[in-house]
Amino acid sequence: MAKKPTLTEVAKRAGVSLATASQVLRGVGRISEETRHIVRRAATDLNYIRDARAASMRSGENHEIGMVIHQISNPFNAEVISGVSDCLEAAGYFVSILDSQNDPQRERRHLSALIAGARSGLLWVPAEDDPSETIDLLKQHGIATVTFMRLIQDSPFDHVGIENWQGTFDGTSHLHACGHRRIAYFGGTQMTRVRRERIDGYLAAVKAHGLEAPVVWDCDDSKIAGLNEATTLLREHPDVTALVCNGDMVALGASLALTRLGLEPGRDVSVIGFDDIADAEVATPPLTTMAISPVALGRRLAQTLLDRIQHPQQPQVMINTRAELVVR
Amino acid sequence: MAKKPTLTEVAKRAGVSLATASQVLRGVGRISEETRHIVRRAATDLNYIRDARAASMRSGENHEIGMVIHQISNPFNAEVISGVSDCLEAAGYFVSILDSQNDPQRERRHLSALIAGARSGLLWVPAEDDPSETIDLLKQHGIATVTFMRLIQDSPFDHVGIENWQGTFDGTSHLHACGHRRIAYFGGTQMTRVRRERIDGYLAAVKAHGLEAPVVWDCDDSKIAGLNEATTLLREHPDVTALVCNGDMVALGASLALTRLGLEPGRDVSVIGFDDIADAEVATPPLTTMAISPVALGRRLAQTLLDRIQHPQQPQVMINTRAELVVR
DNA sequence: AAAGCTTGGTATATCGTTTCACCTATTGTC
DNA sequence: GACAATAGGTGAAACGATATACCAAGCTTT
Repeated sequence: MAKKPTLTEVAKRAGVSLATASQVLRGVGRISEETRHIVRRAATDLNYIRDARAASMRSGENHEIGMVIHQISNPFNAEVISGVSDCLEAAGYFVSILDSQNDPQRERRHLSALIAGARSGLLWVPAEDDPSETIDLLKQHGIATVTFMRLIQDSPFDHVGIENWQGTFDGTSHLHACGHRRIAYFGGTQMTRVRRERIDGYLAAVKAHGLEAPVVWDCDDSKIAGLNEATTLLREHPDVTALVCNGDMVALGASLALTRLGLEPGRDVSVIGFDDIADAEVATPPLTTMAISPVALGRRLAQTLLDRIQHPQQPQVMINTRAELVVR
Repeated sequence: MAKKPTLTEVAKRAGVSLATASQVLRGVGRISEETRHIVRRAATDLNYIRDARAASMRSGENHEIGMVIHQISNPFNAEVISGVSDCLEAAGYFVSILDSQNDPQRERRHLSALIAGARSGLLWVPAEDDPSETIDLLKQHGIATVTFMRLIQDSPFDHVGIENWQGTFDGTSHLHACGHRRIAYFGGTQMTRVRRERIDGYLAAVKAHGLEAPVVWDCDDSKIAGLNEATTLLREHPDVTALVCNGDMVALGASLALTRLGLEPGRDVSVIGFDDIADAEVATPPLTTMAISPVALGRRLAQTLLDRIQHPQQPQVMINTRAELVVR
């Protein structure tokens, strides 16, 4: 195992100065074609790879992004992440993704670590109830930041969000139009801002259409939990004929529960999801959902950050994506 | 937006030398309790966060890992990744994940970029047919590397793999024991080493049990492709009563196809998967599969790398995980 | 032919840390 | 009281690149 070759060694081998070698390999400065050739040759001979740490230290620029999200393994998030890394990779960036598990302490640690790691941009899904301390930290270190999903109060950062209220309002209205009169809200446990908005949209629709008293049923955001909880929900509220779900995962779980109960999803009891994850389309039966295309959302998120990095002085950007009803 | 505070400023504010401040914040050296206190105070007052780039440059150590995998969004890989980041995060490491899309060119670019980014360790799922050039590059730069899934010829690196041959052999044997006589191999397109081994295990079992001439049917590794291709397969080979699948995704797709054809998976036609992704358990019907627990595998993978980083001189490590039949 | 460009290149400071040799009091030892 | 040992701390050289100012030679220009 040889040691990593340095630029100094390349320069020596090429018989030029350090500065010249640097310029050649970066393709800047005025160096004759002949010299460029010699330097490049020396570099490939030595298998030289520039140390980005050193370059970054001096130049103040680098291509590292950090992301802090509340649960990596959640399929919705996984699809967002896929879109993000797609976009960032194409732009020549690295992204390090950390899981906050919705814990403000971990979140804070992660963000600090990313600042320490000199990331030039941050993608952040804040845990709720953020201490403004954390915001100050980010501001003080002047790091380009875009929040996602959860908008923080008086945020100074760019934000990419979802029209939660509109989504569940439309979804609930759709179920009403299909003839349902007793519609429950299903899924989620913590009262995050996102869930608050979705439930509000649902409640508003319930009220607007003069429907019966609504049920809001807590449930962890996973297929297995959805399966179990939906079974209980339907046992305790036999008159419920439709579920507006907090996400596709619980919706798929609920759909499964129906099948196992001998009910036909979409006829006996209707289920409507939120997100449109990849599985929604190929499930049996396919899931009707409020679609926001997580992969595309991830791309837009990443792009927003890249824009911010390129134009630090640009006014704050706020993007909100509508959820479109996809009937299946 | 203030500028990032530096250690020099902390030292100045604390009225001590740069060296002292550095020692205090790292918790090394002999500094009086009083001075330590003052320095720490100054650091928090300024919201100081050490620049890991600079520290890493000087000390030669850092906590950054790189990972190159052939498809991030594939659910099996996603679960492995989840296990990996879990383990690395707990150990205080960052991991940047790049998608090679099975393209050796991209792979090479990514690996170079990760070396440039001074990662102290690499997790790598090699695209097939690797030029030894790439291996040399990694060796020359002396970077701790663990390959995953696909073992490369004469590999000098640690490896975490799967007992593919044994897996499909056992799976096929199980189907035979259940009374099936006409069993097809379903899934995969490229003849990677992994697929080669799985098919060989299948063929060996077919032969060992004196079964009828086998069918190997290509299919992209996704649920939707599995759905379509399985339909075609069963139309063209109506006598097939069981499928040994290349992975859980195609298996789930195939299972879906059966349901849509009015067949009952597990009774009319049996399907056996490979991997045991999270969905296998909660699918309808649940999927019988050769389980390797991708999340746990990811953790073991990460742990292997951490061990290698800590003990660079340790002899080469080769881990192979057996696939355990899970009947559902 | 002196002044001014242009071309091709170099010397050196610098980024923010860590490391290491060294220094100065103070205390301990005989 | 001389000498070593120890506690507490400092100065300056790295690490590997980039940025900036500057230089020497050869051409133009007037």
